[in-house]
Amino acid sequence: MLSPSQVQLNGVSCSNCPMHGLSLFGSVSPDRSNDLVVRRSDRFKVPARRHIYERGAAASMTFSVCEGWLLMYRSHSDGGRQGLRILLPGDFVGYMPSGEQHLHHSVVAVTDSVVCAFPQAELHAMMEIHADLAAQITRIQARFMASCQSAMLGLGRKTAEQRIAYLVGELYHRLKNRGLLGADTSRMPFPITQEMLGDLTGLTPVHTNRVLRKLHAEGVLTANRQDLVIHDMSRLMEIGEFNNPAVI
Amino acid sequence: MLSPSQVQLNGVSCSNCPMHGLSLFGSVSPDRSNDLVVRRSDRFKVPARRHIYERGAAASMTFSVCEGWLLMYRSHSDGGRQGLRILLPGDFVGYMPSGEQHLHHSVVAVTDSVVCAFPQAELHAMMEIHADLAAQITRIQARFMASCQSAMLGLGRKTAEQRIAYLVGELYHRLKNRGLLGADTSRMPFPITQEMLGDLTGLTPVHTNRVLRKLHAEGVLTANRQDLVIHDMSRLMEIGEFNNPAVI
DNA sequence: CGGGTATTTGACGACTGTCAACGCCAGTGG
DNA sequence: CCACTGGCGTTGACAGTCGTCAAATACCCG
Repeated sequence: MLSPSQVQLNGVSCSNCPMHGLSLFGSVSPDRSNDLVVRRSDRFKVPARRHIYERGAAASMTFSVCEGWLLMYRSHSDGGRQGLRILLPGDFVGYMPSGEQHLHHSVVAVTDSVVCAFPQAELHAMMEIHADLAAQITRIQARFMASCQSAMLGLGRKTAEQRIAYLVGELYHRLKNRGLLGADTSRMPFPITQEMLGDLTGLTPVHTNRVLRKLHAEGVLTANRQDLVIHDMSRLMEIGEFNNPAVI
Repeated sequence: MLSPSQVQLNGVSCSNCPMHGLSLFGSVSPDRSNDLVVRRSDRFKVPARRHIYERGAAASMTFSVCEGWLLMYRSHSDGGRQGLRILLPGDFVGYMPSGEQHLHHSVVAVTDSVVCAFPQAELHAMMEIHADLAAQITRIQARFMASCQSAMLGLGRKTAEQRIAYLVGELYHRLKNRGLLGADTSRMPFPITQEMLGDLTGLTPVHTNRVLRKLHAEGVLTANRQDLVIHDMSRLMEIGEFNNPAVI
């Protein structure tokens, strides 16, 4: 769980924290959310490469991403890791229903990030009182599940090129839906290493690199450590078979 | 959705239907569940190979499996399918939070099955009143999600042999936890084709066959179309890296 | 008994992994 | 200011798991 060296931002206004906004309390009337939850949450700075939690940790807190990119993954006995999802501002993670003991995955910060932490017990208590909060959590879970199933289809059936194209397209739309793209809508922030991209797509870093070079050579995209430019969006969607309107 | 040729079992007692028992209403006090839901549900016979619903169908009903095995999958543009999960008696499927329009996967009966259907709208209405029902659904979703993530790790990082060993181990424990094993606890029902097994593990039927033959040659298991005998359980768990106590 | 489905096996090819080396770049310390 | 260092990206050669194609066999059910 969060180490003592974390910088805790007590008393900082959380008004722009997504968990207090769109994601979780979107459907809860404002007076309720102000009343019952806001004062109980804390903001943390999480430097790049630091974990928020690792597999086996007690499920005691739920986190909302305010700033930065994080990687949710599961590790394999041979040391490899399978990326489950990139977490963007507005996502929340670490929620477990009451009765569940510990988490089955790990979350590490890709960039310097800011997250907001809520005690699980209070969420559970709130869910008993406010049906709309429970419904909202269920809705988030369901969308995440649909996304996982798209990923499973990719891991099991798609080629390396298709998987990478799909992932780029998915990230692009998730960023776009949150207003996290700049004026140049063909350019997106892309702060993940090729190794992480390989983790997410079930590929080795070496092969990930080859595919990126191929996509570049074909004029589809250009990627570097800071950002990624999509030169041919329709072709990217075509390669990745990206036709899912329900991106979150 | 269910075709007209479905045999509907109106008026049949549903007392042994898992959705009315363990899975969904386990935490709801009996008077409530009898009062509000039981009378609204219908039982259907679903013959092997028939779909309960296919991708894109409106999310209007939630189903509970009473008898039989079903396959939840997602199909790829090349015609291949990626299996997401085997559904066993006691599982439920097709639930979508209110506001979601349609389902992103398909469900087909592997064996002749009996399912129980509930209108989504009523579940949503109930969740607003009964917090324990909402909590139960959230819990089921979370466990299913953990299972999906194990599958993702397998699809992305494990060898064919590991994936198959893991899947067999998982099914074995799920059956055991529900009391669906016979007296001979090394023998489990196994009514799925090798092609379906390949769908679930991201392999071709041909390669699936080779792996099964190899596991047989090594004295780990013997499979046929009816059942599967595990000769060396500890080795099976070892190969599949099956160490997850939270199987559902 | 016959036809369709499922399993099994072989030969071959390809996508992807492994191993290794090199270049690039940023941060660091002398 | 510059060499040093570690992380990341890039490329080549080679190996292997797994997919594809094809055919034969076994199995199930009408």
